[in-house]
Amino acid sequence: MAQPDTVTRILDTAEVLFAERGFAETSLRNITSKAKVNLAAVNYHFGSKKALIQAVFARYLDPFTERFHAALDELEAEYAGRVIPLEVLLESMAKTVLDVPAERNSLKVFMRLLGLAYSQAQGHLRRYIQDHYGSVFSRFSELVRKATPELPEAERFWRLHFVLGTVIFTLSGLDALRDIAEKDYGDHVSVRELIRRLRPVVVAAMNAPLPDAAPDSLPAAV
Amino acid sequence: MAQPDTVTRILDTAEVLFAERGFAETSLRNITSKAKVNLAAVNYHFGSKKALIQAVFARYLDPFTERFHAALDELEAEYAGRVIPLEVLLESMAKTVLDVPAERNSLKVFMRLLGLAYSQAQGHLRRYIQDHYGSVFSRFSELVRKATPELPEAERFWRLHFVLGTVIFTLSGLDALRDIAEKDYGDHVSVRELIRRLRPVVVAAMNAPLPDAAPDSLPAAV
Amino acid sequence: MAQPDTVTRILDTAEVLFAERGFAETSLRNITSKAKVNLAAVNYHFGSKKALIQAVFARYLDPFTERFHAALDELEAEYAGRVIPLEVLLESMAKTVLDVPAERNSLKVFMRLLGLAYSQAQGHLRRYIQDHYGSVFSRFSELVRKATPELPEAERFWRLHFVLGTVIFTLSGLDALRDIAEKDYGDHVSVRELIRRLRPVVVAAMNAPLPDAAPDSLPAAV
Amino acid sequence: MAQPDTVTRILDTAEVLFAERGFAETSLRNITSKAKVNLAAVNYHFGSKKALIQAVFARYLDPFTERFHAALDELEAEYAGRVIPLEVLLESMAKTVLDVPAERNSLKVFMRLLGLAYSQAQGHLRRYIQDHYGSVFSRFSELVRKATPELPEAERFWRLHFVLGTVIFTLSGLDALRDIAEKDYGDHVSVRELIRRLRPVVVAAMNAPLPDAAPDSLPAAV
DNA sequence: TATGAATGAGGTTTCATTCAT
DNA sequence: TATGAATGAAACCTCATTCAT
Repeated sequence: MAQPDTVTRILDTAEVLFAERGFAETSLRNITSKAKVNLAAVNYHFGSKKALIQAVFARYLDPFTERFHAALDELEAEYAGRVIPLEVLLESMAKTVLDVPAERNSLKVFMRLLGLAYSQAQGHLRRYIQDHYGSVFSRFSELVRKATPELPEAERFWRLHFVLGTVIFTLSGLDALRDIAEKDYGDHVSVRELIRRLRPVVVAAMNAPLPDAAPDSLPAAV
Repeated sequence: MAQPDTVTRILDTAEVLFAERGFAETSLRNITSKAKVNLAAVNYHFGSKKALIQAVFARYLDPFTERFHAALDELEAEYAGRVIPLEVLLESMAKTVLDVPAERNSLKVFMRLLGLAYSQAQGHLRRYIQDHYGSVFSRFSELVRKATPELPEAERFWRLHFVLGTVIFTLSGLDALRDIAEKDYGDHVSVRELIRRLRPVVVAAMNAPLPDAAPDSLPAAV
Repeated sequence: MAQPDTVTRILDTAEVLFAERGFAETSLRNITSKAKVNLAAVNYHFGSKKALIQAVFARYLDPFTERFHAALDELEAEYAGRVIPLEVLLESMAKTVLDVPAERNSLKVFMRLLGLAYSQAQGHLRRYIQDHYGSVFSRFSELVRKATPELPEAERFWRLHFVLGTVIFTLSGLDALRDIAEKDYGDHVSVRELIRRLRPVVVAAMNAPLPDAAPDSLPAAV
Repeated sequence: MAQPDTVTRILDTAEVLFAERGFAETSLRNITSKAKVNLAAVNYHFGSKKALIQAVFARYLDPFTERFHAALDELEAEYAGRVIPLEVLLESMAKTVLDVPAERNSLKVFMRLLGLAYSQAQGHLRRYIQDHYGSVFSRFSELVRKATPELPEAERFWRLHFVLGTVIFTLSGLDALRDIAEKDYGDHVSVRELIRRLRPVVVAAMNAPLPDAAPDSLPAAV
């Protein structure tokens, strides 16, 4: 038959619906009926709804991890022990992020899923991601550490998450924001266009001056 | 009686549970049983689960809106027609955000709710927030516009949301991040401390150089 | 105050809603909110929903009974022992039915209620009507008996109900039927006009020839 | 297994309970517990309570429609273009009505349901019946029109509904009426017996003289 | 006399999951 | 390998009624 097999149909449908509505708001019935698949098929093929959610993530994160490791391998070979500049690291990550879902033409979905992973993660998902993909993030963090030797450890940690927040928040809420931007400014942006806009902001954020060291005089500082 | 009335007990319980688990994952039973209140009380006092969600938001946003308008009034009076600098505007907002829930000692909850509003908003909530609190945000945007005349309209729009993403993402995921930071760096941060760290990053992000104007050479531009 | 008191407002609203939707489909909330009356008022003034239903009927049936008794008194006086013709009896009843609700201008509601009493009566209502208004119907039946001596007892009983069915069915479904009649035949009828049409039919029905006496050969007789 | 399948058990139980108590007064719990079936089974097999109600009707009306069309086909063939007399038409309808539920031995239930359809129809049911079974009724009306050429259009419309009221009202309230008849006149009637009694009445009603044409002189005309 | 608050029961519907085939 | 049927739990909501004031 020309149409993809059951497992693929379920995954394709599930990722779209999850991205649109979230996990709890998407029922297995929604998925199976839209995928034109038997209701019991999800439990048969995946075991449970939780396992399906993880499988949806794995389909993006497995190739991402593989490619990102490869990209970092290349960079390390290229720089041969010398420090890899922050911009280069960020660019490498961005390129990988853009590449992975390109095959499925659904970067937006990927980003929404990442956003959901943070905002809706029911524990099992957070654990799953940590267990399966923590290593590549650790490796990247270590390289960022070398690229920003002037930053205190804790400061770097926080700034990486500041930046992560910007990226995930923006890309996962893209549709809504894009609608507003287009209506108000006639500005229609693609994901790639948006990433172009993100680059200088992210770099500036990472390189921002350190805050005043006075945690006591807060009322005035805020 | 010493214990607060039914409506308050419901709201107090609901906001905590919503913040912890999200809207769909929190049932009215969860709320009413934890609040030691009759199951039907929610529908009696609020009409529906949707209306309860909105009421939870209103309890934060109503005072926030009022105070923020007042703070902006003060600033406009103080600057008497002159441009209010970006840092001052941001500081004013931060101060208001910090003040409002202080009475209830739950900034974290407020931020989690804001995060949910973006990631889980089921339409009705987004509409509600837009309708009820859009005006104060518009006013703030307009002041930011005057404070950053060099930024193109669209660019400013996006950067404001980049920054919003940073703030909401960080503050709403605060607990998890704080745990990691403490374990790995012995760095125990308070919310105020975190905001101190956010300040230079946010300012730098808003003032970052404009991106290259080349939307076509994307592969290289990331 | 110009507006009627609580009890009246409840009754006025209840009869309309009952007539429109039926008893079970009309909640006390529907009634009290439309009547702009406190929810507890029904239970306070009437004791229960059942009692309210009975009160709604009583407001029509009490004056009806009284007047019908009076009308029959007059007829009996006028005919002084002689048989009162069937047409006269029917006409008297029709006149009374038309008169009673005239004050409230809602014959239709009265008829709908009568229809409901038959089709939806939950026992308590059937009993209530039987207990309170059985006597006047018995008196009328007895007069009809005298007016149609040629009819076997059982036959008369059934024919009275045949006719009752026609009247109640037609008048209680009047709105829907009138819409169809108007659309299809440009025939806009008033209640009085309809009753004019009913008269010869009812008389013909009562005077129809007796059925073949062959209850055994049914399959052929239908 | 000897016992019928779930769908049939639900339908069998539902039609009895609906007929006894009405739609709103019969809960799905009533049905499923009496049918010894899981509560969710109704929604699984029918989708909603409304759909179940429609299915209950369809089980009667589908075969009725089919057979009635067939019966009219036969009559038209037999009369070969000549007018089919009113009595023949009515007899044909009565025969079909009696035949259909015979298999299920529950004419009474069928009649109660028809009565409910008129008195309790919540819109959705009236629409459903109109959509699905309007055509056979139209065909019958047209034949009646030819059989009663002397009747004005509007008059025929009303008389058909007068008669319909008699039939539905009597047959749907049969149990109560039968009890009374038996108690008062020792007259125990079967449905078939009752239909025998209805025949001359219905014919007489349809053939009644036209009413006086005086819609103005109402008080006297009643 | 009247009412706002509250309650327990029960309504329909949807859920993820299991089972027999 | 796959599926239609079925299930128990739990979801949100509405109900008539009661109670303290």
